[in-house]
Amino acid sequence: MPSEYGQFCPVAKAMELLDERWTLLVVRELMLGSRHFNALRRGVPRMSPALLSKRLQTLARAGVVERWQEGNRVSYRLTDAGLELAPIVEAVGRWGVRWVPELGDRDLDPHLLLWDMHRNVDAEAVPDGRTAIGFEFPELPAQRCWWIVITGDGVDVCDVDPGFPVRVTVRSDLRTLTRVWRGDVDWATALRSGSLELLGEPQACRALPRWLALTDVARTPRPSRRPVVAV
Amino acid sequence: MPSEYGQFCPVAKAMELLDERWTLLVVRELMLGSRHFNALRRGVPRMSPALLSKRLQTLARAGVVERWQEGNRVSYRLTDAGLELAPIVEAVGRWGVRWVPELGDRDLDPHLLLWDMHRNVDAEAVPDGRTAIGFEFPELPAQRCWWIVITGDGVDVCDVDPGFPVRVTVRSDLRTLTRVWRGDVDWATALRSGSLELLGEPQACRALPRWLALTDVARTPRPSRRPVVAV
DNA sequence: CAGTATCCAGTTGGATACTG
DNA sequence: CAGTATCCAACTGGATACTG
Repeated sequence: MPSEYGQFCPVAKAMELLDERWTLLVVRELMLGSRHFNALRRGVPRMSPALLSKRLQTLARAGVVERWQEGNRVSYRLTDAGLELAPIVEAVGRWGVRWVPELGDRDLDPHLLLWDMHRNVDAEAVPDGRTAIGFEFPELPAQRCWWIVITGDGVDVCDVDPGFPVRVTVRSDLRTLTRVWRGDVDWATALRSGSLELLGEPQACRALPRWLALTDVARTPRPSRRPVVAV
Repeated sequence: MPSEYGQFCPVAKAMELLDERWTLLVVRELMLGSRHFNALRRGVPRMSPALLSKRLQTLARAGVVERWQEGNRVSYRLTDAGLELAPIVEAVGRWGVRWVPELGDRDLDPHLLLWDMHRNVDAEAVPDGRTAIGFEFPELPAQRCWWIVITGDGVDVCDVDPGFPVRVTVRSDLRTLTRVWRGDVDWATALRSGSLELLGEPQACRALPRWLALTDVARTPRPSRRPVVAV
């Protein structure tokens, strides 16, 4: 039950739904392919399950999301109306990357970063067979090591050593790798600065940026002038 | 001080600012040309002045709005970052007009309707000299009559008889004229249904739809299937 | 004109625990 | 797996009045 503006304006009517906190992030997760409750949670880990449930209900009532039950397995998917939110989400992403470039310490989250990267692995660019990429965040107090494992069957994130030989390891502080992934700095600049290292087969090190292909939003050109002050 | 999502995702960082209630409507008003505090209020009449002030401050801190003071006259205008919100506002408007077509009784407001129409008068299409258009909403308990007066100098809304001869009068229920203005129904359909009448010089009656040119959002094609259930 | 000040009722959502 | 239930602290914003 989103609150109302009392305006006939289409922007106002749309925002009655869309400006509720978390709503557009849930839509983003659905667009990125999450289908189940606990998969959605992985994309919005700071959201309580009660609130996620409530938002899904609101979105379903608004006709943006469809709830699908087969047996005791529940899925959510975007309706036509929901799919048409893509231009909004993309426009918001492009604006955000251009005009809100500052990240707070709270915005950095290795799990979320790996989760997001693993969804965008370019499987075509990766050698056939099995490829494991290691990630090390030496400054973290715990859970310093992560892996992304790519096989013909798909791409997985691990927070325990999968035991496979690692083709290349990325050693970086969390902020730098996050900024590289957002497209705020490029791989070459991060490498030169020394805050990011690539270790492993030289060929794999050179190929890595193609395996972890940046999204369209990350590739958005930045404003030439200095950015806006942080919110 | 918008609340934080704790995500590096550009969509999340942008929405920390943009999903605060009223924010995007204030931006819309600035895009439509309002520059002063009380002009902005006219576009968001249900917003308290305290809240409008707070939102303008937040937008200014975020670098989206610039506050300009000359003497004791204060203006607000969009910065480059603010101007680049246009694609978002437009995408939201197009989505809203397609997927949130139901209007509640609370969404209807003659003052807001006339205010919005007067901003979109196509001065080129209107005859030279002075043109007055009357509006009558017979079902309203009070303030049934309104006028839009177009001169070489500009376009004004009046809620008292300006005393000029009226070229054409629109007599309608408020909902129908609102729907026509939103592009939910066209003039011809509304006229045929009888819920809207045009009175006055026949030539002016035929020309009226060109004087009150629909916005791009209103001209957005609608989904062919039946619309979504109301929020 | 361009806001600020104050107050408070209502809502929101975070934390935590629990269930079929 | 897919949520509900409960509690409560914090925040939000509406109403109203006032100011330089």
